[in-house]
Amino acid sequence: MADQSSRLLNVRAVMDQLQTSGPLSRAELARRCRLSKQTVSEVVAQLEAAGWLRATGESVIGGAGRSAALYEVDPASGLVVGVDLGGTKIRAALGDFGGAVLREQTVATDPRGGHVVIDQIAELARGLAQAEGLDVGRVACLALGSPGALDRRTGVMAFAPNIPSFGDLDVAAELGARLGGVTTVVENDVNVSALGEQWAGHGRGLQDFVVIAVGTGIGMGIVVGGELRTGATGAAGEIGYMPIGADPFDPANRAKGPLEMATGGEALARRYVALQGTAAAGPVAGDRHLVPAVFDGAARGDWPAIAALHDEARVLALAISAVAAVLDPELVVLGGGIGAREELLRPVRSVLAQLMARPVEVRASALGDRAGLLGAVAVALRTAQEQLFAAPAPIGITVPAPDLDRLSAGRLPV
Amino acid sequence: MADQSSRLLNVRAVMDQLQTSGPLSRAELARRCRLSKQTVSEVVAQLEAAGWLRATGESVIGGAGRSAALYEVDPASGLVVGVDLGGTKIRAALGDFGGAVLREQTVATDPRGGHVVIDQIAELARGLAQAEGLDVGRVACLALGSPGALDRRTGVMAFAPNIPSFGDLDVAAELGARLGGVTTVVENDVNVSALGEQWAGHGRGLQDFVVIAVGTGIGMGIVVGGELRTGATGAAGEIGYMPIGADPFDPANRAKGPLEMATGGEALARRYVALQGTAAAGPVAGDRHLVPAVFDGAARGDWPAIAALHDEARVLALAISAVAAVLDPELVVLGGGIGAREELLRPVRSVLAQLMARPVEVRASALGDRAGLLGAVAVALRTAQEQLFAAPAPIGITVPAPDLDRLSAGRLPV
DNA sequence: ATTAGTTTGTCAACTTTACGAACGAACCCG
DNA sequence: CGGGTTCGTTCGTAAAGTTGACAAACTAAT
Repeated sequence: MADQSSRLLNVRAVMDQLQTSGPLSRAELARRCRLSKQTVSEVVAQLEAAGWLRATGESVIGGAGRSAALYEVDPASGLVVGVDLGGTKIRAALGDFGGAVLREQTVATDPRGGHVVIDQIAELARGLAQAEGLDVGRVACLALGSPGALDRRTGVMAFAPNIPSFGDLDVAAELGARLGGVTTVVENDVNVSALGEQWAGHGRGLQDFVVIAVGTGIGMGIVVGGELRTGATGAAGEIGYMPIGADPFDPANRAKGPLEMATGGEALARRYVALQGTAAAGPVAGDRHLVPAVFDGAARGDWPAIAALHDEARVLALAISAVAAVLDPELVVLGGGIGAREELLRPVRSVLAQLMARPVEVRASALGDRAGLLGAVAVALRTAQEQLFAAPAPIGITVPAPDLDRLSAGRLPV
Repeated sequence: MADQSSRLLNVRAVMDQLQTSGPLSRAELARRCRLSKQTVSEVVAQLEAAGWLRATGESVIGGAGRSAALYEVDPASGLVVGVDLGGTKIRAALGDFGGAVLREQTVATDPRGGHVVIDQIAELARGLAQAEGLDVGRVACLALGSPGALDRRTGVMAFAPNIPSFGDLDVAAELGARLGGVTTVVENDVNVSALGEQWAGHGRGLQDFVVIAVGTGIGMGIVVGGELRTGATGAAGEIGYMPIGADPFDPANRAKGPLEMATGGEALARRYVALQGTAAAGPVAGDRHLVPAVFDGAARGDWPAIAALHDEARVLALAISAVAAVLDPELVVLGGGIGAREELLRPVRSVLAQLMARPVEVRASALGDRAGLLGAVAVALRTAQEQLFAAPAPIGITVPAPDLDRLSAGRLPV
């Protein structure tokens, strides 16, 4: 058309193919994008001139015909930063537009929280770029995964456990300002983990899967139709509140939710202590540090440890079967300090086999504790793309509005 | 562009506006679609020539300036048929492209099932068109909502309870063939109900909501991101299998699922009988006919009936809280012979208030037993549209594939 | 070595589509 | 009846994509 939307679509198509399917020739691009070779040549020329693409040698395969000039996305065309913010440490990674992670760094989270942490993150980003000899100004987007509930209208973390005075702070805005106006996005950490698994883990190529993170608490990231789903208020996947594993009517279970009370680190530790039968046992808050001891004990064949893990697996399996009944995912990925342990996986699967006729596939996170970090990189990459190659306003098929006057007019008796 | 995709987009945009926002002038369309007046004129002329649009008089509003010629979608440009197939009756409706329901008819489901039922449906469609003096050949699409599990790859109902020899039948193909090749789509009845609520009920304008149908069994239709979600294998929303309300480890609860065993019509009746304490009580299969008696009893202030309904509401509320924890919907619509009753709504809400800090909104179906029928009409309309104004292959933003070789290459110690 | 077949990428001519500007038409109001 | 405003059309221009032909480059078989 006369405006740019048509060219834009084709540019996006070409970039899309090159990003997902590695180096391609123009002829191949034409076939895949269903464009003429001509148009592809134009598009490629434009993109190469703008620095997005680079020639990457000839196709050396000995097929018939002239060998093709291959093009690929120029990794140097842009940088992104992904950050995984936790209560004890901050992990950051520098990535490029080619999908490579160039460098990572981890620092301890400053206990003062608030603006100090924001400064830490900005410094991390700057330091990573510097260490690679790159200008931090080339960073197109920074994505931050953080625990807490995100208010999607304002972009503000409504409450952020473990990080002092971080709630009600417009982290995205402040962080962006500190880095010279870099586009900054913030997302819940579990959701980011799910996007990490989608990008580089077990979720690759899947349309529908969930990531359940079990650690101090329990949470779930949901991918349906290939996209992250956060629900009407951003609380989708807050499965700690499922009425499973503990009495949902007990007010004591209301703040954190029954399932979290039954599966979180503290619950596992408490269960372990109770099973040990040590007199001093009973529910002691702050037993969380015992979680490693449970796994150690189970490795030694310690009866109470194994029993505690089995009970944990049992409740987890119940929750998974409930999630599967609702969402019917292709895959459930277990992550987090507790959930990702192989020791837990086996009993979870065996309990699931008792619960479901065709048990949903369950796997331990492929990325372990790097899921959040890599997910943040993926989010940053996607956001950068969306910004640079903005899609024209999508026009969906809308069903004609029902003619309310004539909806019941024709109703006839049998 | 030189190909048609640009014009196609604009045609879709214009149709979309006209369908959702009633009659509009060309100038107004140009503003809304962000197209030039000329382009809109061309598009409108094309669509009018093709019979999709019709002029619908002048704008009579006494504003300044020349009065505009208004256009609207010509309702006569196409017909659709929606069918709600149940175990006891078949409901069918004839709709037009303007979103009006022209005529409805209901017949008893032939107990012989199978091909006989398919013939019945075809006859219904033909009869409805005939009664309106319209050619059945003008029907662009027929949509059928049916109980049972749909195999989405083949389009075959894998198993269809209540309708003999209906499983493993390619209903869509057979029905289409009987109607001279009409496009035919089949979908699970609960999912269709959800689309009905989205089109003409409480789901209008909502992006995320669910419809829970409680009757003989229990099922849920899920709309996320404005679209129906059916999961990886089409089993999303089969919440009868949630481990709530009955022992999920009891093999007796495995075939139908714990929640269905606890909330289905039979369970309600059984609970009622047990509470009555009549000696002959005990779990008697086929108690389902007692369901109306329960509601009657509750209306009279009958203690066992009220208690049975309260228990039903309690389990339902637990299930709803679990669904809300997973999906965080804007709204939960209760439908079905049991679920849609107002008597149940109040206790469900009050139990939910005990379970959730911010209880999800729960409403009774706006369409009652017509949800499935109207949903089928909506599905038929959408399918017809998609077919007639096929969208160009959507090109999403894909994040560059992770450079797996260099994903961990840059990992550095702290 | 030569030839046939295949594939890549470019050139040129043509078509479709959209836009902007200008203009006449129609309508309201004072 | 004239001024102001909005509607819809005409005309010329620009953008974008397609088709078809063709040269270049490469492989494989004769």
